[in-house]
Amino acid sequence: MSFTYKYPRPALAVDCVIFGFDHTQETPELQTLCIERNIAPFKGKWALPGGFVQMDETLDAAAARELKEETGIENVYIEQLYTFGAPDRDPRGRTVSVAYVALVNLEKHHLDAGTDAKSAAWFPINKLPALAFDHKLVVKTAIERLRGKVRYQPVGFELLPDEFTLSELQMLYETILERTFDKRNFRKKIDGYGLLIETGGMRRGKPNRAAKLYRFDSKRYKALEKHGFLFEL
Amino acid sequence: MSFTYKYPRPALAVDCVIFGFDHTQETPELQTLCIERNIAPFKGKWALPGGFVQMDETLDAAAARELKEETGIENVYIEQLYTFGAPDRDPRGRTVSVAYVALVNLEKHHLDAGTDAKSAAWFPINKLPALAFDHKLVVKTAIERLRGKVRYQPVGFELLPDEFTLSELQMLYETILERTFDKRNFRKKIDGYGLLIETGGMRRGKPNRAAKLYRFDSKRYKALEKHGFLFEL
DNA sequence: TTAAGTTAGTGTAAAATTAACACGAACAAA
DNA sequence: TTTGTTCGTGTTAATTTTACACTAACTTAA
Repeated sequence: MSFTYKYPRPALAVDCVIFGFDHTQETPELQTLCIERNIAPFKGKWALPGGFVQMDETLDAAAARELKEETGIENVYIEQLYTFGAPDRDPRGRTVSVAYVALVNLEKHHLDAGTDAKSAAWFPINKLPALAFDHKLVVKTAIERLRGKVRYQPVGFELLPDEFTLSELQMLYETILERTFDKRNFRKKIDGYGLLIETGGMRRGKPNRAAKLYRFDSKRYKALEKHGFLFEL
Repeated sequence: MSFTYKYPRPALAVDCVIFGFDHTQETPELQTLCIERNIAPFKGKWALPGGFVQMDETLDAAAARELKEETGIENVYIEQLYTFGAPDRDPRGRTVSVAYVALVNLEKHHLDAGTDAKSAAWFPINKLPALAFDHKLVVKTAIERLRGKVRYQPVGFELLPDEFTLSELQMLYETILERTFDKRNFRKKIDGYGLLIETGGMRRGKPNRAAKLYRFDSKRYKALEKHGFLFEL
């Protein structure tokens, strides 16, 4: 590598805001996974999982790697959010962080005691503890992005199990957007997109009428997307 | 600075996609400002203006600084776009680039022969030359972002002069979104937001009826924005 | 086995928004 | 003063969105 540029360089990190949703809860909340730091700076404080980018990996790969290393979570939806670069955001020295957002279903990805995850915990986004670095700002930015995105792209399904009921889907949107939807109008609209497939299964186990299960037709969505299809809630 | 992290670090750069619009043209096009590189790599090729982030400046500041240094443009709308980090995107060695988008009005910011700008030129986005690095991808990403953003946030005004006519505004949206609008419906909608102020001036000089001039009421927009106001085109 | 409690699933009508559409007014140039 | 061009303006039909309530299905407890 013959690189003429020799000036001091900022360290480059990635951090992940992991949104988790538990469709089995009666009044679910969006949650975020935090890690308790066991080294300085901010030792003992909660922080987002993250770490430094290695020289031979893409940013996406770095984010996925850190996610897996620190939480055991892998093969989930993840996308770049924003890059934070205030000169004083890390007391150790200049560090620029590329933040990512991941979406997981809490039932599928419960924290196993393995990995480093013994110091990891989910917090409802309205009850976050004090966070290290500028991670409060990162989470705030992530929430705004999720709220914006969920309305015109069908990413919400990433927060549900593969098979879900329409009530669960509605609850998800109500939780993220902090508003309510009329049940019949919601179903009419979702139905109109033709992006859900009945699996034939039913959600049983509660003392009331069982609900049909659906899955998201991602193939159909990708096909429609190419021809300028607009999802909108 | 006592920084324990000593691993090799990627170089960190910023690059700017500058969108320019010329409302005086009969059939205006969105344009992007490119710089002809006079050093290797990609010597003689066109590239986006940009450069390395210094250790004591924010990313936003770095982008604004490079914009000014390389094009003479300053005090314009600029926002972070996306961070590009493919390991091989720079043949000199690992370089991660935080891309920015700037919006300018071409009449206001014509390229003065001063600065480094003798090798700078505007290209319609549909007639871009071959670009260095991954800058083609950067521009593509920027266009997608602009098209998305312009529909639900009033950023388009940044591309017009302070005072503009409704026809110019309509032409701007038609150019960016590559579609047409019905004149009366367009005006009705814009009018409905109450975000334009008649300046009293008229756009004259063409051999036809003069048009009223307006300016964007950014104070009012900011006030409304706080209360969850939605602009949508 | 029956009653009580809870969520699932469904249609219609009113209101609001969006889309389609045409012509006289104003100005400069010939 | 005629011609050419853009400015500025309302109404109607179509579509989309909103509001709203009851029966079906299932479990649990009496």
